[in-house]
Amino acid sequence: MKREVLELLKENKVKITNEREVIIEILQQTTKPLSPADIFLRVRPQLPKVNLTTIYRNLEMLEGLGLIKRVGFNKEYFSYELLANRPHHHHAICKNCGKIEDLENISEKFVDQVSRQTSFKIEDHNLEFFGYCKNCRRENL
Amino acid sequence: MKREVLELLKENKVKITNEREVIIEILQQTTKPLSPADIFLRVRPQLPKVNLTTIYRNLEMLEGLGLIKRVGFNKEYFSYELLANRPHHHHAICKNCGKIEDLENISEKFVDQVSRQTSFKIEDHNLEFFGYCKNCRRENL
DNA sequence: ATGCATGCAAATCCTTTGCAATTGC
DNA sequence: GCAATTGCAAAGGATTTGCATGCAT
Repeated sequence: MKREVLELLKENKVKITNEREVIIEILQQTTKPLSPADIFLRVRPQLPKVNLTTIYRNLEMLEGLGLIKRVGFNKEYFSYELLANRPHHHHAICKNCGKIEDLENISEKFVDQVSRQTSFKIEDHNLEFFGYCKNCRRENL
Repeated sequence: MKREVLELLKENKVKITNEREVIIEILQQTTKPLSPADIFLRVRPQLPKVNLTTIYRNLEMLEGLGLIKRVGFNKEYFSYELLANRPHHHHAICKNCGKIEDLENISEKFVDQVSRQTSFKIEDHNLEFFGYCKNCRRENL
């Protein structure tokens, strides 16, 4: 899968640097969205000289190419997740511990409803659920 | 409606200050979400000495009481909207001009789907649609 | 009168930008 | 070799914090 991403970069005349390879690997290894700082911390062990700025710039580039998606969570800052080869899905976020669960099989019927009801030309949507995960639910009792 | 909000503040031993009254009025007058800075700009004509810090602190307080909701939009910063007496609804956001449209009548059936499919105890959700409004759609052609 | 709220200034955190040095192609 | 990319330092913008003063109850 990394191959395909790198291919796409080449097609777009984007140079394949070590930094970019590692960032892409990391995005592929995690299913949950990562913030720029998260990614930075995971790149550093492999490339100790890397700079946060580089992370930001590459995330922007990858988003521009449509390879990753920016997702905004409640109190937190923006995070990114890889889109390539992943079916459209949504997230359930635990209000207590921040745990994120993927929800893969939600019907998209309601998207049609919206398109009919608004004058907007809808291209994309965000759907996030908030609640408590198994563990934190227990803690609350 | 403002009365009810003020009642709720009293119940929670929160003092009714001019700043708070004006902030609440402003939140009530707009249907679209407002950022702290937006609110600040609208409070100032009425209370020229008000400080942005006060806006931040009061929004945090109102959110804590569950009276307003923090909504995060794409590239933008967080905004708030009053919950009281407003039916649950969603937003359509124009990717070009940032215009926000309320979507009031979306079926909530899919929420049930989710509750069944996850181990999370779902309490809330965010649903935002992105696309182009009538005007910006024309510009794109 | 008392304690909560405010204003102000400074600090903090995330993100962006400018520029010189470096690297991929 | 040339253009794109990086690292570094500094700037920018939103948000938070500390503290003295003011105000609602």
